[in-house]
Amino acid sequence: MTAQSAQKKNNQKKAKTAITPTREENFPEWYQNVIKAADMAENAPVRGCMIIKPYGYAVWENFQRELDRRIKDEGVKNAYFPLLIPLSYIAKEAEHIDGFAKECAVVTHHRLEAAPDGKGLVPAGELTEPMIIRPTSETIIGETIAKWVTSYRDLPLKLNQWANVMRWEMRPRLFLRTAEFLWQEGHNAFATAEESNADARRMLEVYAEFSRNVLAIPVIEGEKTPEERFPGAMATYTIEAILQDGKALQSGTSHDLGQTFSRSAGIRYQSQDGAEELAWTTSWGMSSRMVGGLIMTHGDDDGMQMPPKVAPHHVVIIPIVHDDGDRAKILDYAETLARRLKELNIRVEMDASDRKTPDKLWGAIKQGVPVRVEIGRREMEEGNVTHTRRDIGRDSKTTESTDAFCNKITAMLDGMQEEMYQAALTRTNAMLHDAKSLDEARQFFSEKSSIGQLRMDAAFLQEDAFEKLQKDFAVTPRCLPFADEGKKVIVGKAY
RNA sequence: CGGGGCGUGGCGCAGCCUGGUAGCGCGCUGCCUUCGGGAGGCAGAGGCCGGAGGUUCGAAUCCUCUCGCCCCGACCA
Repeated sequence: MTAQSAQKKNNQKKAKTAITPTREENFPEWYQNVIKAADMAENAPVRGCMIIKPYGYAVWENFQRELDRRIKDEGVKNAYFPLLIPLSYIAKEAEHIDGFAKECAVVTHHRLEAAPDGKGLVPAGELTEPMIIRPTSETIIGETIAKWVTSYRDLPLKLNQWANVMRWEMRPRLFLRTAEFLWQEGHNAFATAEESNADARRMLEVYAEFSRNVLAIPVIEGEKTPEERFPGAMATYTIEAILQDGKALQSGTSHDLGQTFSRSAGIRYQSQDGAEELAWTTSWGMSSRMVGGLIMTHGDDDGMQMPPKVAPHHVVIIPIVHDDGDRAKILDYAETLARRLKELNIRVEMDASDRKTPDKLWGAIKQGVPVRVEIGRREMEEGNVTHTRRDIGRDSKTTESTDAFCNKITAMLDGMQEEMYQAALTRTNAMLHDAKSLDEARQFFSEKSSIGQLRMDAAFLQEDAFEKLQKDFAVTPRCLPFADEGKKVIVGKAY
């Protein structure tokens, strides 16, 4: 090989990526840079809190719309409960408070006064009872619905709220783990244990379907081990995603709370035969961390790739103007296309800014817009559009008639959605390995090149050597997959 | 809260070891040529070097203390 060809090969190897470092070079840094490049969020002045920028929030709004519809289809009604919870409420359930105490933000004052030394303000007006900022709302919703439920006729009661919650986190990361995050929390109450358990399982199904079909994120459905359970729950069900770096992400959870919260909050009802009974409750939630899961599942070295169903824009139209005489006509042609697409329920963004064309193109790539459309004089004169798919790139660049494009765009987006899911599923499956013994597991986790999760016999959970495995390699049991009927456990690193 | 790394214009960095009052790339502003996968020229704007003390004639640079960020753990959605 000549020096020249060696040089050329080297250049090819280091093909310029829109995001540096690449995923392979430094995954955590890549993740943060994708968020920055896509203009989705940034850190807030308060550690652990984030500012969700319009493009990132638009993803959340699409997420909300799709999930909210599914929740309502289950017969759940939305409501809103307060941010502040009396300390006495949360203190009632010992196991629950034990689980959350360390991460509760506490409000102790209700007034600010000038500091004695004249510099700044200090808290004054101490509250007779401190309040906590909700880390979750089981207690206040339990206390409230205890007043609403008196008869078996009041059950089932199904409530959901879209809210922010706060958990004082040690190690925050944008979207994946923030002190304040956005979520929905559902709280259902039933007359029987069978109903509450079936409900917890049912809501997990809703989450799994939503993850796969809307977010294009493959998930494993299963049950948490007792150690990993929600504080106070009888059973915690989870969907786990395996991200591109092989770590697992608990993506949605559903808890069968049994009578734990009914007992502490006094959710009692009179049954048909006149006896006083305690209700059985569930709770279930999915949060803004999924936006992080979305990035870590679909992003590549050129930035974000949005699954069409949550993409803020399905199509970005980039008018290309070489000569000012054409400008008005080209923009007009582009606007006409935009209107046509909007009539097809396509979310269209027109980029008529005066940025340079390559900057517009790369901006759209980094934001992960599924389809880029370029409109210049050639398209205008021939009644065409030129379009490129984000997931395939320049090889998909096609010029065809506007009619042909409008006829296929919906199917094209649906196809992209499906292909993104299949690609993610292939990766996920490749990262799930079987281990036949704890020794084999130790071997796997000690190799630096090993990425992914291990599936092993659930009986290993009882062995002392398993605890050592967890400690030595910072891995945890993620779940006992339903598919294996509780006989297997998935173990690995997690976010 | 432990272990490691880092704080220098909007972003990424050099300068620090061997003190002399700040530089590079990208971005930004203006003009011209450009524009279909990251264009070029010329002219500009922008930083009391995270903060507070100290040493010194003089500190981005040396010392002490602080604050913040990132990574790896413990905790967790």
